[in-house]
Amino acid sequence: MNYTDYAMVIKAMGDASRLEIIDMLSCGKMCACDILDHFDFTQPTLSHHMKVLQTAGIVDAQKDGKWQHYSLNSKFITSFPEFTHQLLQVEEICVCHPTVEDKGCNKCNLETTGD
Amino acid sequence: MNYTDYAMVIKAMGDASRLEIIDMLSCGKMCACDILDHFDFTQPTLSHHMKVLQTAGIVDAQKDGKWQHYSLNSKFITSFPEFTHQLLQVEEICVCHPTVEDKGCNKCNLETTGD
DNA sequence: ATATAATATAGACATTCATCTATATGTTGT
DNA sequence: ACAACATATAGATGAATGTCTATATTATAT
Repeated sequence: MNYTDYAMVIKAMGDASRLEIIDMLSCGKMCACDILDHFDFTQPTLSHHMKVLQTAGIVDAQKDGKWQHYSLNSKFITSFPEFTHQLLQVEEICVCHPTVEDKGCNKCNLETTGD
Repeated sequence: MNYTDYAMVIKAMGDASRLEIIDMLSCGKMCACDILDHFDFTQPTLSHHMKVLQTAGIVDAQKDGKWQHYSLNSKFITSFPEFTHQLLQVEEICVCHPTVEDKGCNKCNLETTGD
C-alpha cells in the first residue's frame, strides 16, 4: 500500500466543499456553472477545487464548447472503497508484523493479536 | 450527510504517516513507543499525530502505567466505509437533485441521468 | 527521594492551503 | 469584428499544518 499516493487522494477529499462536489458528481456529470450555483465561493475558487480533484484522479473533465463537464473518475469509484477496506481490515501479515513470527509489540509486551 | 464533520475525519487521514499509523492499528492495539519505532520523526511529532487522530474520532487511547495504548475506534471502522459508500453511490435523490422532478442540469442542458 | 523512562505540552518555523481580486483565454451569437 | 459568457490563470493574503527543540508531566525502579 502506497501511503503517499493515497494521502494525496485523501488530502484532496479533505475539504467540505470538495466532499460536497464529489457527492454531487456521484449523481452524474455536471458542468462547472451548475456546481458553482451550489456554493458561496467565487468562480476561481471552484476552478481551483476542480483542479485539485482532477490532479488527485478523483474527477475527469471533458470540455464541450464553452462548458466544462465534470464526472467522477470510474477507477476512483472502485479503488477508493477498496483502499478503505484494505486499510481498516485486520490482516494476518501487516505493516507492523511483516512476518508471521514477528508478532506482538515489543517494548510494552502488548499482545497485538487478541485483547 | 454532514460534510464538515466528515471533512475533519478525512483531513485527519490526509497524511501519509497517519495513514500508516491507521494501517498499523488495524492489526490491533499498539503502544506509542512501538509506533514511533516505525517512523523517522520525533516523539513530539508522533504525540501530535495521535492527538489529531483521537480528536477526529479515529483512534482511542488507553493509558496503562507509563504506556499509552492506541487502538482504532470501532465506530470509525464501521462508519467510515459506510460514509464512503454513501458518498460515491448514485442515488435517485441527491444533493444536486433535491426532488425527483428537479432533474438534469440547468444552464448547459446536460442530462445528468444517463450519458 | 531520586534517577530513568514514556509521553505530553509549548512555542517556533517553514510550507501548504483556501480564498480572494484582477485579468486572460476561449467560445458563441449577433 | 465584437459583445457576452464560461472557465482558467496569476498573484496576494491570512489561516492551518507538519515538524522541530526544549521542557514539563507522570510512572517505575532502585
